[in-house]
Amino acid sequence: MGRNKLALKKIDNPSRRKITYSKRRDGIIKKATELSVLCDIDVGLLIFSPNEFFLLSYGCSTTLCMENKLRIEALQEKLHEITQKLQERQEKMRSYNPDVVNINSVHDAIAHQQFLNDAIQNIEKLTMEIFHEPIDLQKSGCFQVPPAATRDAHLTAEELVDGNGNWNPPQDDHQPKEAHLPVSPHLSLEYLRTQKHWNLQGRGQGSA
Amino acid sequence: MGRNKLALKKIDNPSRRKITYSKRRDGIIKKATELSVLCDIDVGLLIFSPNEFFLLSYGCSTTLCMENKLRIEALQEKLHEITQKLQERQEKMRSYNPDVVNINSVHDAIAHQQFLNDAIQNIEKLTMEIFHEPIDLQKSGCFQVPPAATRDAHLTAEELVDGNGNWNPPQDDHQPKEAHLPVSPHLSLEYLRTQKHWNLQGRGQGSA
DNA sequence: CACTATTTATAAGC
DNA sequence: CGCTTATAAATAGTG
Repeated sequence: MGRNKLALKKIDNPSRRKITYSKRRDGIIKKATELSVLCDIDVGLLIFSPNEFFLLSYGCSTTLCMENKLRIEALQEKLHEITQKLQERQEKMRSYNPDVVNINSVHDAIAHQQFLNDAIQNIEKLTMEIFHEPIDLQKSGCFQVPPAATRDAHLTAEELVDGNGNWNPPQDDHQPKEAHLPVSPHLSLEYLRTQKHWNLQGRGQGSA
Repeated sequence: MGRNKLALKKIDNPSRRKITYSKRRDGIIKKATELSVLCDIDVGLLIFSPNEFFLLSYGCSTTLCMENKLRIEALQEKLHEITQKLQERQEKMRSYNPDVVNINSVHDAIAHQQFLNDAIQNIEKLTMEIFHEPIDLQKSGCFQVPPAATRDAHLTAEELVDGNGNWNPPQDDHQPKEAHLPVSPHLSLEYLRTQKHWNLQGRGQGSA
């Protein structure tokens, strides 16, 4: 366009390229807006300027990307948190059933036995509270556990974190019938609809 | 353009709107391509046709969205998996240290005592294997636990799942010095760069 | 879809 | 950058 035709290749002259960039950027923004309004559809436009900036967002796409990013961060945080819990629990389990390799000293073994002993005292205390008499395991065909001094040892099980947390995971299933095959990459409007905020987003601009 | 000027509002006539859509869609695709090539930048264009289709992808944005979507799914799966493990462990913990409210019958109490007894046998077996003699807890100021018949009860602790798995979580920290303030919404190229596959993606098209 | 008559976008130049 | 102008492109309406 203009005084003469441009070859479809990178403009070598940087200042000239920048000028062309500005003009065409504005042009395509206008085009995208018009397309969206005239045809009543969602249009997403992302432009990254030569100077490393996210420059413009039109339509849903940026919002979508942002939400996904935030969602990922939250999920990873949750995963980290729950992994911590799992690890703690793992430690406790080891106290109950130490692996052979982890008992390397008499001290360790004593500690483990003490731990188990406490557990037994704990359950005996509980059963006494409920039934007001010790339970004889031998009567039940079990091994006898001698009554031990009551201690108020308590190891309350931690509350389980809801794995899904407050998340509503994205539903990307069931394409609607009237939808033909989405051709290119797998990103259906159906999926996007489950996201929120379809408002147009203002345009931002990075300085160069 | 054309024979007469079009008001910037939704085209009411559906067939006419569809025609305009097709023409302008192709136009903006061309514009996006040109902008990308001429100015050597990434341009993402997402168009959703009136018929519920993702229609076109140009540049990185779709790839980015897809990857984020996949990442989210994988994270959720991992979270679910690890939550399961946590729950299992929770159950075992309850066997060792049942809460009062959970012991509602003699049968329950017996089961729990049996469980603990097995655990004790297990650790005794282990200590015997290592030290070749039972440990006297009384000598250590602990309560005596009577030796019990050795059983091969075993509750191996489950291997801990690496919380981060194979993920390289997106690093969106430290902006490089030469980058100016990202203006509009929070989505910096720096972040995007940590994603992969910046290849242009072919255009896809849904029939209407 | 192909064909114009027009409107738009924009390359150069200030 | 913004303004101007000549020219290339896009496209609304039509057959």
